[in-house]
Amino acid sequence: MKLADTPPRKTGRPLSFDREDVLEKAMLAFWKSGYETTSISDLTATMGVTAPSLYAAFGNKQQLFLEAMRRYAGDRTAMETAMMDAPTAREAVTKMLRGAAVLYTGEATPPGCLLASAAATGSPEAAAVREAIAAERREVREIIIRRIETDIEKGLMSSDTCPRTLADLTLAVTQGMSVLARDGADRDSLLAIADAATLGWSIYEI
Amino acid sequence: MKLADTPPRKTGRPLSFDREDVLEKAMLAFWKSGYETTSISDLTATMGVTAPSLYAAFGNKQQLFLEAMRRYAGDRTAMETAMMDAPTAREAVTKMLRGAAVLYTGEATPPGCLLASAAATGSPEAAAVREAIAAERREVREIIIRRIETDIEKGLMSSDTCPRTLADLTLAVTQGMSVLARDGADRDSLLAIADAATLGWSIYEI
DNA sequence: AGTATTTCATAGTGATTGATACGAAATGTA
DNA sequence: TACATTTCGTATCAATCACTATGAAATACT
Repeated sequence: MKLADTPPRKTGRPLSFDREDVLEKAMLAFWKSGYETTSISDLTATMGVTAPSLYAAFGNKQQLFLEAMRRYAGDRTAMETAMMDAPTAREAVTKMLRGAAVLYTGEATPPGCLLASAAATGSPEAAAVREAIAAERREVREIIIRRIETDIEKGLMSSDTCPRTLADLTLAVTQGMSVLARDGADRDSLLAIADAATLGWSIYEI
Repeated sequence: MKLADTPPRKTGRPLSFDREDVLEKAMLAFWKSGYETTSISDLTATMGVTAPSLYAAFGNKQQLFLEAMRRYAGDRTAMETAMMDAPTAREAVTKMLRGAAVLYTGEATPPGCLLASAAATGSPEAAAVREAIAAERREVREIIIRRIETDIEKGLMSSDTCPRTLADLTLAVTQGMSVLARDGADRDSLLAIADAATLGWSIYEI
């Protein structure tokens, strides 16, 4: 499934940097300061790459962000199978929320969620970036919805359950945890939120 | 309690605009596009005021935002008394969440929450603005915590209840609803989230 | 070595950023 | 009417924005 996105480089001066390495640094820069508020000079400074090299390697700022975002979001199918493998939807969601709590309070990464922080607002020029992030969220939402529907079909949850609402609530808690992490909330606080978020699900359990 | 912040204007050319009116427009501009990503020329265009007049009336961009933010946040004590007047903490929080759902999906205002959107990220220069917003959130958090503690003292909620966690969860849901509203979620979806957010509180009720 | 190819660093593009200098215009007071 | 005071519009400031033109440097192939 991995495409050979390395072009046929036959000759010429070799790259003086590792593409994945500087992409990682760019991701961290965007994670820390957002999309529009991270300037090219910020990026070149933290990536250790001059502007012309950056543009030659990644196209432009938006394409660089989208690549960084894909690297951040990781393999969507991996998360999907993990959620489907959990014994119940509630456990799957709790696991996901606790994973977010840990990710948002990592010591080696900026606080919060890259996607939640990067483009909360912005000028019309950045609408494409916001839409890409929103699409990512919609995918996660669909995964959660399907997982809850699975439990309903299995008879584990009441047919009165509204999968959309519980999925939206889960997404809202996730995004909110990112905000609190940026405000300085510690890991234990976020884990407590993750556990408390699904307490209400008990009334739907059979 | 209202201070006379109008300086002793005795003579000179009169102001050609209503200060509160243009402040309202500035608030909407920040609400729509955030703090750093709303430029002075954006502001002068929507406010109908030239740059020198803007700086004469409000100081600089940061002070203008802080004034707009205070106007948005409104009177904090009013919210506090409203929450204390509600029969139970759970009803108070649900009311607050539903109020947020309505506010974030208003037709005359941009989607989402001004405070949640304006400074999710940003350059180090905007740290003061982010801190002001974070302080606002901490105040709301304390109000919620005190309201829950009141219920515990009254014997309406179990002493096992962790007021901090429930307050953090409430804040997280609020901020998350703002993100979903920006993604296009409609009012009914957000109201459903607001109602679902406190379902888990039932296990603490006596 | 000579050549083709690719990346490198330097230096700069026009546009936009937040913020002002300046003099004309509009008021109250004398 | 004359003056003090304040705000007005115009025109602009240095700094930064995303981005690139240009030629030297470094490789592979002949």
